[in-house]
Amino acid sequence: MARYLYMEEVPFKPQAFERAAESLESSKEDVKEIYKKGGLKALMEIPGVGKSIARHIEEYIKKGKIKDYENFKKRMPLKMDEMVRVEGLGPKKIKVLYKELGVHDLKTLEKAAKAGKVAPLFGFGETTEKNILQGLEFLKRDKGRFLISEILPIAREVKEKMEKFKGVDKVDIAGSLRRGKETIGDLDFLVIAEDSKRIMDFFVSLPGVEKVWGKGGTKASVRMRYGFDMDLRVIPNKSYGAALQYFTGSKEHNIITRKIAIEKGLKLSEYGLFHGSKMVASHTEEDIYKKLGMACPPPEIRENAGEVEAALKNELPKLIDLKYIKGDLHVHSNWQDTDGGKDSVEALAKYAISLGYEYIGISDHTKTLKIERSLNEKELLEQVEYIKKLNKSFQISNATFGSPSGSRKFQILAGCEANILKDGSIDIDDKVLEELDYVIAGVHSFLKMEKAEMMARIKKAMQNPNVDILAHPTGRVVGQRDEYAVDIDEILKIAKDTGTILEINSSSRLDLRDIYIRKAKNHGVKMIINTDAHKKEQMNLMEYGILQARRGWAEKGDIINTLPIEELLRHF
DNA sequence: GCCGTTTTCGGCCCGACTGTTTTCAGTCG
Repeated sequence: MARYLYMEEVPFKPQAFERAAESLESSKEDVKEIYKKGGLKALMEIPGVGKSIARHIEEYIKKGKIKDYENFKKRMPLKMDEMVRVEGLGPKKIKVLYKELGVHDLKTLEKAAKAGKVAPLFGFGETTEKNILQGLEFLKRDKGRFLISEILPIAREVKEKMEKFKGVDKVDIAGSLRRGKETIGDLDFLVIAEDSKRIMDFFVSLPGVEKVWGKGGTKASVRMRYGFDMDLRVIPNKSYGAALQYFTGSKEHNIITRKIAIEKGLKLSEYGLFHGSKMVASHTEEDIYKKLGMACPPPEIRENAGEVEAALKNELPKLIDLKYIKGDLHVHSNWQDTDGGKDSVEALAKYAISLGYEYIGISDHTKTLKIERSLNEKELLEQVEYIKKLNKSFQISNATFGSPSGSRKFQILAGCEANILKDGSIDIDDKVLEELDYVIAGVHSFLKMEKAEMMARIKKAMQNPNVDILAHPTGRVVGQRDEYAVDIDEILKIAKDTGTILEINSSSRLDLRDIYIRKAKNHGVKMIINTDAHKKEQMNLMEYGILQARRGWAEKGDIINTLPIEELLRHF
């Protein structure tokens, strides 16, 4: 609706529809549910939704379509959604393309541009035509959002390169990456530099840059070969905090903070916090939040999900941090796969020590998992004995691995990642499970069960007294697989009743997801952040589990692998 | 079309950048 209204040059309505749309997209509750519970009135409680838009929503819920929208489409039958995705094309240009050339989708757009029909149009030109064709090519290769673990290393590399560049004082990553979101659309860099033109030239000629969308005096934007965009902003030193706050977002968080500024008779922009024309804060984020009468919320929770209220009352959570993690309990060894790239228990333990850990848990797959070779009862018992022996040698040689004092000893725990079978039983005999230091159980088969059946299955597994941890509780894989049919509230309740610890899996699963972590915390359910490493380097994925946990407001006390070994074992 | 602890009328975020109509409209974030 907003885009069609832009086309018709209706004043102010497009922004109103956009605002309502954003509000609906970010709504934590299903809109249909809201309507079911409270009707039109409840819909009008949604920010940006008034009488008219509420009626539109009602119409859509009842009839599956909206008459006004259908009328727009009749007048201008074109695939708006796909066309606006072409960089540089907005509603106004699309309207001209349709009226003059009958262009109505990407195919007809490409045909017209290739035939040279776009350039002569009023308001277009050779460059615009070329940009459209290039935009279409990029769109074909577009992979959507990237998993944070794919993109953070690239971002750090770019940051380092710019930091080394002559005349650069400071570089920071802002945007959704700074907030630790599980997927990232593009990268935002902020820079303080003596000579903005030079750093900008350097930025647009970085290796991997495929196209320069734009380059001016203070900002530049490029498309990378990998398929994402990077934006650079050069910021004056005195505005740095304001800029960092502004470009970190989220948008919803910024709207709220700006409103608080207005209530105090101030104005907040990317250049600073102003009283009239007088700048009252701008140098650091902390200064700005302080002048707004609030504590500075960690970037990971800036989503307008209660953090502003908490910050105003100075009741922000003290979020979990990598430095509190004392060990990783979901690690696979070469016992389950001798010819793969996996590492030995010794190599894994040494690596864990190098990360500053005090313990590691070996949790190889068990027998019924056919995708990877896995351990049966006999082999598990052998591994327990092996680890016992190894622990003795590690106690002796611990000092050689850089332990700061002789008093701390490193410990390897013997665990497993057992399978929860279709009926909820565990694929390893309970007598053997009892011999292990701890047991992780997870669903790895029959992922498409009905909810009731799946919940009964998981419940039975969690009730097994030998099961300590529920691995990747909802089964989703970011960008690849949805969660299986589970009821998270029920899982939390069972976890509370049985004392089962829920895993925050740091691999591409990122499961539990952030909102579930927050729910778990509020229910008093304990969690553990594991990497699910299949070789030692993957133990570095811990960082992503931490970010996820922080986004879920988790504190040190919510995460059990912050505990010293004795307390951890007592927990099990 | 939405919104209001200064307002139920009269505002609506705005700066940066590009290309083209060469002084500003369209797009983006």
